[in-house]
Amino acid sequence: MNRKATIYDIAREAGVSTATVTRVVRKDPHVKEATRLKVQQIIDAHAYTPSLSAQSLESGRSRTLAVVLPVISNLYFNRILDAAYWEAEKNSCSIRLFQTMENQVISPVLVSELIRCRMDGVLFAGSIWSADRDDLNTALAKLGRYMPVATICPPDVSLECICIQSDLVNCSRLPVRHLHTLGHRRIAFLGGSMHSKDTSRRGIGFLEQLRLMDLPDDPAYHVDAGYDMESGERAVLRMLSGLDSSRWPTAIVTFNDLVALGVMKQLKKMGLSLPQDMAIIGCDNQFFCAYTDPSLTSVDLHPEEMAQSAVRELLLARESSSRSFAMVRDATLVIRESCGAQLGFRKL
Amino acid sequence: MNRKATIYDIAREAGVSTATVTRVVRKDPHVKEATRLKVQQIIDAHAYTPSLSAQSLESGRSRTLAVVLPVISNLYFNRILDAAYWEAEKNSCSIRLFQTMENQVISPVLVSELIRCRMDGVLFAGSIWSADRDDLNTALAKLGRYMPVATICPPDVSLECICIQSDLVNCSRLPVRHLHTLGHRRIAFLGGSMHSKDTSRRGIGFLEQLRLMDLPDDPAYHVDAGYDMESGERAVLRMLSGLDSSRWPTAIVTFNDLVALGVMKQLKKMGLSLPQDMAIIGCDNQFFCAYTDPSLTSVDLHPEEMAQSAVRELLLARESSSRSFAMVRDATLVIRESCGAQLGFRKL
DNA sequence: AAATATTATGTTATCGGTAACAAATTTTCT
DNA sequence: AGAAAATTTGTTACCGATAACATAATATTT
Repeated sequence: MNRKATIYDIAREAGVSTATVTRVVRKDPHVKEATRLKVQQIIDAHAYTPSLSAQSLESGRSRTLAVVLPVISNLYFNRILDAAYWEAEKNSCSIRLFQTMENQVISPVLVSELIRCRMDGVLFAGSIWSADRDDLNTALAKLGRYMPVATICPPDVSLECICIQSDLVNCSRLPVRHLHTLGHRRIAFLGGSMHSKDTSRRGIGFLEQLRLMDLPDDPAYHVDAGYDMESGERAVLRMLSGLDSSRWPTAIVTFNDLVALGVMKQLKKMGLSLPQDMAIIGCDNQFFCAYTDPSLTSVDLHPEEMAQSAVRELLLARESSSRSFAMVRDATLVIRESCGAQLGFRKL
Repeated sequence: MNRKATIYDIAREAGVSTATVTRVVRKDPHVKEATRLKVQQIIDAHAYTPSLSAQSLESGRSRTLAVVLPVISNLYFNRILDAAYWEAEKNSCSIRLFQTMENQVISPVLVSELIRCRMDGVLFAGSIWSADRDDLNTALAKLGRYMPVATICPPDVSLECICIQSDLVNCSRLPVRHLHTLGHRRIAFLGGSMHSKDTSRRGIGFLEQLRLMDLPDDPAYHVDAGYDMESGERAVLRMLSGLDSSRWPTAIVTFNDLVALGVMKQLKKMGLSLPQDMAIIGCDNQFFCAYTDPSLTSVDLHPEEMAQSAVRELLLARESSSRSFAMVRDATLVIRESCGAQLGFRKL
């Protein structure tokens, strides 16, 4: 690392003023061709590019968005990050990543870190919704003083920011209706942690759908199952071993595809054949859904499109005075083999 | 977005100089308690935190590392990013993400974007190795003038930077030896694209292992298979349908677990039972390996630990004059059911 | 050739924060 | 009380880049 060249170095070496260097960099036409060439040559020799810090300081914008999510290893968030990245890139912005882990609240440290970075916008996704609503709005308001804020959030969370909401009604309705059509009556939900407001919201929607369709909503069919494969394995074992086999559900809806993966493994281990003995529906439509055995029917919440909208709105909000509004993205059921629909199975 | 407060706003409102505000922020003990309280109160009221741009400009360091990789949706790179993130976080640094897609070279645009951001370091992972070696070293040298550079790269790539190399010898040797022990003689490799130097390197290592163990290295057993599931499906079909079934391999080693997923799906579709009719070994030891049916034996290259080392070395290089060296991380074979080892199968 | 218009280049204040140094205030000591 | 020491606070130049404005260097016109 010899020496980082600055605009002064370039100017001195080229025998011109810094203003001229800026003009050359900015491709300002008001520069004599001879000067332009000489300066450009020195620029190339040093691989010089104006410093972003200096530019940001001067212009008041960093051309950088923050994306805050629990973990990128969760494929749902991974897809959000990826989509946000490309949408930002399309607008010559880059992304600064923040992971909050299982933290259910926005920490003051994170808020001040975000402010410190003077981002052109922040996108929050997941896992902050269980925080106290007022605390959350206070934190968002603080941030809002410095930058536009967007969230990808459940539909009943109305926060003072740009809210891109997923369609949790259909996220529950679609699988239940599909299973109902296939003749299933006893449907279980293995979902997230009941202590998280985010998850229990999904669970509640599920119960509502059961009632709407006059299906049994036995509490034994509604089990706390975490968010990963191991939790799925354990939860389904716990649920089934607690029930007389005559009362077993014939179908299981899971919080996400990872839980479904665990459930399928455990069911096979117990000697059931899928989808004949048990129908399964996951959520998120992850890449591996087409490659499980049987392939997994799943709900797609279209996280990419939500992330895209969020980034677009953030960049717009940067210009105009910031706005606070909500928009809902619908859900889609992707039907594969795990309920037997494509195989022509039907519960009677 | 009312107004972003600056240090001047705080100083004015508190009736002190900016130096005093800095002292309060920095918890400098040389401030009278009364002053400290008054200033802190104004700071809190405005949710003020010093701007990173201004700090970076002043100090010459951004406390930010760049991570450059082809795609985060590929779980191998996802793990690298995640590990790099936490190691950076541990050192109060954050991460700026760059995705290059299938780009096999470092583009000049990327180089100048990295220089513009004046990162405290850059970590490159994957997909740049097929570029011309000289071009690559030129690009890295340019970058090296502005910041320390690290790469996670194959072992024979000696670049002028911090090279964290994965152990490709064992990455080929371990699966071949394992299969050999289980009695397999005809072993195929479905790997990446033969046009990528990175991939063909793996393929070559594989062939070497076969020869070392006196196993047949029929060119028909060495097939171009891309990097994803669809490619795996197609490749295995292409390979097997081109061979008389008496010449079929009894085991397949794949470039990565995604390809293995596709291969398994295709083989089942063809009516083979796994692992009896065909042993499979993947690479990367992805989270889903334990949940495929049968569960997938896989090579772990420990990308997390490579990323950790890379970040640590980058941060060290920032202090001392930058160094250029290589360190190799070994590979591990994680044995599951897909070769039948745990089930006691053995080819005779 | 002088006056004017045009184009090219330089000067300078500014963005927000920091730290060395200077100055002011308070405390301690004789 | 007054000098010396210690503590608290302020002043200022600088980090790298930009843009408005000023000036210098040409080109055009009369």
